[in-house]
Amino acid sequence: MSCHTPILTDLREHGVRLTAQRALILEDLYHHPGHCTADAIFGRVSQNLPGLNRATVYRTLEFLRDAGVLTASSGPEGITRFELVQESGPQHHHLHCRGCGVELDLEAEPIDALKTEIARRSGFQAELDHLYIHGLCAACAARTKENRR
Amino acid sequence: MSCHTPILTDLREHGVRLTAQRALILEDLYHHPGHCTADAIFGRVSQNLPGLNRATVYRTLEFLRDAGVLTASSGPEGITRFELVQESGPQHHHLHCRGCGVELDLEAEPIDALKTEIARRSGFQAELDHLYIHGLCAACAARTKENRR
DNA sequence: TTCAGTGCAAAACTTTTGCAGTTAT
DNA sequence: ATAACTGCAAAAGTTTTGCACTGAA
Repeated sequence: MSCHTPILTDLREHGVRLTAQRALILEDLYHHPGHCTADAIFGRVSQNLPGLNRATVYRTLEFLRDAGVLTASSGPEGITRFELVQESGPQHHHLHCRGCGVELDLEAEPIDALKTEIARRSGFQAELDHLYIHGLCAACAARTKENRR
Repeated sequence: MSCHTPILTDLREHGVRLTAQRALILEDLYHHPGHCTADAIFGRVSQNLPGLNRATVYRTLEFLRDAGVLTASSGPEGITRFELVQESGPQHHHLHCRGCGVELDLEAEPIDALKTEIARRSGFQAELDHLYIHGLCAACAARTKENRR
């Protein structure tokens, strides 16, 4: 019994069919809550479902995104990454250093404050649920400052 | 006399060669301060420089990014977008509605506050100079709320 | 039965790379 | 002269699409 079952049964009442591909892809997303690439999902799920096609993965992800189950965003190298929409509890975000590649965590609070501020100004509902923020970590920033070219 | 000339002459002292391709690409970036795709730059610049190759555009953009002249980020559809680094004055950001596609402006101030807060917490220097934020505009958010599937 | 969903193959699209020729210095 | 740069062509990698077949309802 997985926690994602309600989502699919819910969709089923709207003419959507429950297939093994969709169930496994959704389950995989639950087991990997971070930002997943389509390729990573394909690699993992096809172990349990040989013969799975990449096109199916892309179509399923698009379908789930349209259904509001997950969101798509752009990771470090311009590759689309997917994550489940989690409506409850505080999330976290990632700080990715382009100097040394290290990845730090950032609490949800400052981003939530930003979301609130944007909504207050223009009514825009920003989808900033699981960000990748690029920049320089403290160490690399200090190193760059002294190695001024 | 364009305002980008100092940049190239500056680089020239470090063994970098000034070519027509680089000058025109840089000039184009100055004339289009927003987020530009490599393809858009190629399309515009090749009108003034027939025979220009896409590979040259990509190599030039990579070169300019390494030189700190511009930054790369991921736009709406996972396509890399480039923009000049502007060290002075308040910038603005974009809110992109995935419902109707409309693009709104967001002042720099709330993002700057976020940057400051991130730096305060972890010393991380976030590069959030010209963001594309995805979400739903007020109208589409309201429409989604009533058309609950 | 029926139509939504899948697999397959091919294409579209962005970006990178090797190499030979060109050109700024 | 020489090393940096460009153009060309080909490839790599991600994502999309058309079509016939399959399978959930």
